[in-house]
Amino acid sequence: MRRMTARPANTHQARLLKLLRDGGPNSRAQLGDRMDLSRSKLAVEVDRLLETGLVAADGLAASRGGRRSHNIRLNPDLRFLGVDIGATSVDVAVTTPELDILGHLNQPMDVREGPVAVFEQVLDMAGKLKAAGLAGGFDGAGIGVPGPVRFPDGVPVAPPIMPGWDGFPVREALSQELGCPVMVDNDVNLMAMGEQHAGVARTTADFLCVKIGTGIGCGIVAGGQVHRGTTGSAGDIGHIQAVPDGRPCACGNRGCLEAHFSGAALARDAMQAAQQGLSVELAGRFETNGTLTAADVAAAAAAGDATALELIREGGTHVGQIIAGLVSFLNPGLVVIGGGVTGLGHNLLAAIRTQVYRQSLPLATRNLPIVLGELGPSAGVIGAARLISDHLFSPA
Amino acid sequence: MRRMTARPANTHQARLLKLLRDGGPNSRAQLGDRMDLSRSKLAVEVDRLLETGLVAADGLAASRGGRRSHNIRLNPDLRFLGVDIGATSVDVAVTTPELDILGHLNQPMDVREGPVAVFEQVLDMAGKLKAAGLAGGFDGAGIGVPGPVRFPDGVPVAPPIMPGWDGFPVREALSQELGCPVMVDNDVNLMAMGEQHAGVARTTADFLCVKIGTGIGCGIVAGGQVHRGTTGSAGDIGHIQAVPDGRPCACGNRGCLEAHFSGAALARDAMQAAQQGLSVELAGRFETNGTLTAADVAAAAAAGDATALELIREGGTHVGQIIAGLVSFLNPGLVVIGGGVTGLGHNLLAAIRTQVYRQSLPLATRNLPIVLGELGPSAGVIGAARLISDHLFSPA
DNA sequence: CTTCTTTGTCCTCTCAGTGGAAAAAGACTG
DNA sequence: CAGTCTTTTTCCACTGAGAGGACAAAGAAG
Repeated sequence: MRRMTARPANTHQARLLKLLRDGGPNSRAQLGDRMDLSRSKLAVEVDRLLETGLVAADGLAASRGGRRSHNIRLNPDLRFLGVDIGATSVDVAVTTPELDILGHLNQPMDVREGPVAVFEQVLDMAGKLKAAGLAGGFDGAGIGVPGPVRFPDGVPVAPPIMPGWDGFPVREALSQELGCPVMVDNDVNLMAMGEQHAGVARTTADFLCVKIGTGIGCGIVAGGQVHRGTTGSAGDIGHIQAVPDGRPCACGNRGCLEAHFSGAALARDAMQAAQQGLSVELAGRFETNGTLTAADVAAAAAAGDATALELIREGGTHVGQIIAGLVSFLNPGLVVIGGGVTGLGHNLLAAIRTQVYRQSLPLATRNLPIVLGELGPSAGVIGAARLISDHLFSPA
Repeated sequence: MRRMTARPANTHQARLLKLLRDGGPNSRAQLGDRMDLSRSKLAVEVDRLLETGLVAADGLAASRGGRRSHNIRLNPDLRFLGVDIGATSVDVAVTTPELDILGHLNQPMDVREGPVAVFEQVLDMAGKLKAAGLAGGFDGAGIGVPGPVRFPDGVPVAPPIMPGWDGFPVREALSQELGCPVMVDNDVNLMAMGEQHAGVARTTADFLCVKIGTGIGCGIVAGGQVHRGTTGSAGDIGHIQAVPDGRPCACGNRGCLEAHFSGAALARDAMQAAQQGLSVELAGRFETNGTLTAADVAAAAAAGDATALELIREGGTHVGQIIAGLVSFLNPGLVVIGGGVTGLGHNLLAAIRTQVYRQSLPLATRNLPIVLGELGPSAGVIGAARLISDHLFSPA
């Protein structure tokens, strides 16, 4: 299949494409109203987009009691690939031009195996999605990696948990392999963009998105835009000091947030508690599986295990303390909690909320919702698709 | 004198005015190059601005070896008023249209006396500047207040240290009194804008500006824009927890940064040290003046007093610890330290740097300058002038 | 004094965009 | 069911922004 090559020629076309992406099919008249453009001008731009093949006619619109109107929509053959590379697994999904997920695959994989092995896996998964008939090819791909990225060229820089990736030309390499434009970003930023596009943050221009998985990170959205910082490491809150003279951390310091609470830390704590005989529930699970994960702690807590609940509460307090500081600092309109440990659910959220509402300024917390992400594991891949579509739907 | 009433009619004119403000007088040809606009179009816009009186001809430009060119500059009669209301003093300054300070007055005053008394003082000082022949009137005024501001309407909201100001229509009231447009913002944001316009942050789009005075606050500039947060309280870092179970703070919590280090806390500590006989130097000054301020500690430190040095070092460590977290979080390209305690100078800076470079991620600190502000007490008033000029030099 | 360079001015041409008229195609009404 | 009212689409003429070139003005360099 012939892939999309055209790009919007001006800002009108770019805005039109984004409007169609976010709002779905629309009649010319509706588009004109929303774009604040005369109908004649709009018709011209729509015609040009029709010629390029970026948009297509889509039958009749719901009648409002007048001449029947024909709907316009993004070319339904467009396909975006969203890739979310986590520390311990890879997610790959195909989306429609409106960023709805058509197919989603997940595969456990250690990111430390290096870019070559990981990309082989990614390409294999993308191939499966194609073979399933969900896409003839891809018009663009967004990739999230668990570390800082020099955004303009899409290259990871000094990523702590994926040493083999430092300086690897991810964007360039994948663009070659896939034969389509590629954009690369930090996985947490993509999660934030996902929740912004289709999740709880749809109506909020300033919010924080805290992802607690194997590690811990934070996406920052200010004025509707993702803030990446000067070197792409903004949001790296895992190594902020949470406990003075606390536990030693892999980074060389002591008391880092990540050392005290994250998927990895929680599993470690749970295993210790099991071995010390503090919790029958956890000990039983440890016996059965030979190891424990955050999911086991969640299950134990759901079963009413006091030790598991205490672990969650304590962890939530640490995260909450850091978030409280960030809330005072940035004064966001919403805080979203996501990532692997969202399975801990309400217990975690309660601990975080308690701490934030206690420690932050009343003015900053007065109307501050702190909620779980809505999209779960889809947030990352939707965000990735959003990233590349934002790029492609901008004037070249 | 007749005051400026016109506003730029379009974005070209707005850009032109800002270019002339930031770059000084320029010939039409130079302006055309910098604006990326054809000379004919530029000439038209310049002519229109000349008609409105916003800009004026300014003699011949330095020859570059061709036909001599006439310089264009902002109307030299324009005057902006910059007002910086601190916790314990008021600064008022008059600037040229290029935001150079023509006259600057400072007056001790307790902000808790309330808006009416403070504005009386401000108007009196503005009157003195007029009487000195520095201005016939004001074309706009920027006001900084030491607390959160609902920016669009220029009203302080729930300011902790100035309770009488809550909800007072500062913008409206001062606009009436002065007879010119007024914009209101947090004093720390204005300091950041000042350093951005004419100080150390001239070339940096993402930076933090930490102001340590009676209290402690932080201006956030991301992507060249001041970030104010959803309720205008962004940057309020004084009540982030610096010491778990630390000193009680006026806000009701314990261990707030402001309780452990700020102008007020430092003075308190110094007096305690003097009374306990820990420092001959401080005790002597206490004897003489009956009280101690941050300036006394600075002087004692300069004289080599160990206790004073230790106070500064300890305070710098606390601030540095918080800044380290913010640096990891926001990944700025520069950190500026300013405010009343900059008199503590290099000792303070050294303590902060040590802590930040030790605790933040290497990637975030690799090229991170941490410097003192360049403008001192002028930063606030210059920032205030910048605020109102940005407003007036935007299309209505 | 001649030639070259830079700047400012004038004029024309193009094209984006508006607004209105007319046509198309439905819903509603007596 | 015919006529009237709405809504949408298409067409067309008009306006104004802006580009670009030609030319004049005014200096510098040789």
